[in-house]
Amino acid sequence: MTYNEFKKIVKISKEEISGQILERNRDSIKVKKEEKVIENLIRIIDATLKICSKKSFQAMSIRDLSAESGLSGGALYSYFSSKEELLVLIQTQGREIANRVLVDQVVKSSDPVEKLRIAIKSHIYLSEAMRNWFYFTYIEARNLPKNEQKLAIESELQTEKLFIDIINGGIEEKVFRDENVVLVASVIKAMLQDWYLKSWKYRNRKVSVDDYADFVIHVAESILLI
Amino acid sequence: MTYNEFKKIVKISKEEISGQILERNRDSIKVKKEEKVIENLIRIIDATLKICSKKSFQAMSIRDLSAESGLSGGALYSYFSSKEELLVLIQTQGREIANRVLVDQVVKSSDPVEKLRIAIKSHIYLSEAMRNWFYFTYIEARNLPKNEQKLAIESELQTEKLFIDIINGGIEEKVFRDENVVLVASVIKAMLQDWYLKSWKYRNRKVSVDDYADFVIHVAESILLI
DNA sequence: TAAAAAAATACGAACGTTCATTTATTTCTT
DNA sequence: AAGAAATAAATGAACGTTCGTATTTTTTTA
Repeated sequence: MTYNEFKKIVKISKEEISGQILERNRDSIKVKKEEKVIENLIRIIDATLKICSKKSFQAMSIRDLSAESGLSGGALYSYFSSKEELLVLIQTQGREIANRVLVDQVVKSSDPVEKLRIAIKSHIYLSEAMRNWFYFTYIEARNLPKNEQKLAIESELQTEKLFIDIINGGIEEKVFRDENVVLVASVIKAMLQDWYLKSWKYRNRKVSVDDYADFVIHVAESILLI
Repeated sequence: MTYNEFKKIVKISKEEISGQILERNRDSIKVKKEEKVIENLIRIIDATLKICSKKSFQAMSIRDLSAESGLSGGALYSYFSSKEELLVLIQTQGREIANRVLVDQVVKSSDPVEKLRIAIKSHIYLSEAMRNWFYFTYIEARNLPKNEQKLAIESELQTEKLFIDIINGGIEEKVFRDENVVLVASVIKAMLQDWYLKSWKYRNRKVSVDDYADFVIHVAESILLI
């Protein structure tokens, strides 16, 4: 699988995402016409992610968001009931998509070596396709309210668990070395995150997403393969 | 070298750090008595790092800092001329210390394998000894003014260059495999950073700093050693 | 050495600004 | 025309910063 093939397989339309957000947040969205909601949620989220790739969510004012999204300050409050709710909304949806796509891809194989490759590639490709989402989810997690922070941490650990399970499977089947599984999973995760946290660096150096994914697989297999 | 040995060798006293900050910032510090400056800079920086391990620098108000440091809002402005300057001041000093200690350690050996081990251990141990500094420097870099952001990026690339040079040395001496040097250095860096970015995770799992450093060395050598 | 004077430092209320949010009004849509 | 949606102006709280005053420390005087 290459990045281009991945993008064809995994369709993540903005309309679909907005639709899900609408379902989750009917109560706090005051606008009734679904089309309007979906259209404007897309504009709001696009604008937020764009602004927050340059400055923090806190530093983004409602005026900034209004200017970038083309909606007035007052109109924005028809789509969320507080700035903090907007933060939570984007974070929750981001985690949901990431987790769903990743799990969907991994179950496609039952061979541990293949599973590990798929998991690494899917994560990197997904974080490339939704770079702003991933960056935002990572960097703004600490500004969430306490209970939402807990959910973010759980989600992070769940993703890691997915890798732990794959590696354990490989050790049982004696295709992987008996390494410290938790540490192996941790450093794989660290490598995956580097792709979207330092995207500026890799772009400057002309490292393609396929190059990077292959290299991370190479590293993982250097540690694990017998 | 273990973490405890490292701490004995590398003395990083708060007084020394504050003294250096005073030297760098004589102009904007209005208080004349050196002792006072050093004592209060320590309080201010400790308070800032403590608060910012829980919320962002932006979210920290001068009133918060006043309460935590025990100095009045007015008094604080005798030690820096704006909140932004305080951010820059801490970041600059943090980078300076990190770079100096790392370079000092690495020159101690001329063997690539040994050099790589020292570089990895020093970085992880240093980031453990100054965890709040490192976390703050990483997480708040994006809130710096444009020109300071450039310096932060340069510093990041310089650290990576240090690893690149070590690896290239090893390849020339034919003790390391001829891998993609830039990518190897990148993922090593990613693993190093994970230690202080996810310290909560490793502490919960009772992974010691020595365990982690040894493991990162193990991974690096799995990729590189012939 | 002790009191008085001067200097240095710290304080905290007050200022102007900016922000998130609300409200009153206007503009679309059907 | 009636209901829905968007706007623009208004509101009050919170922020960084300043500044006149109070307190502490140092120096001078006797």
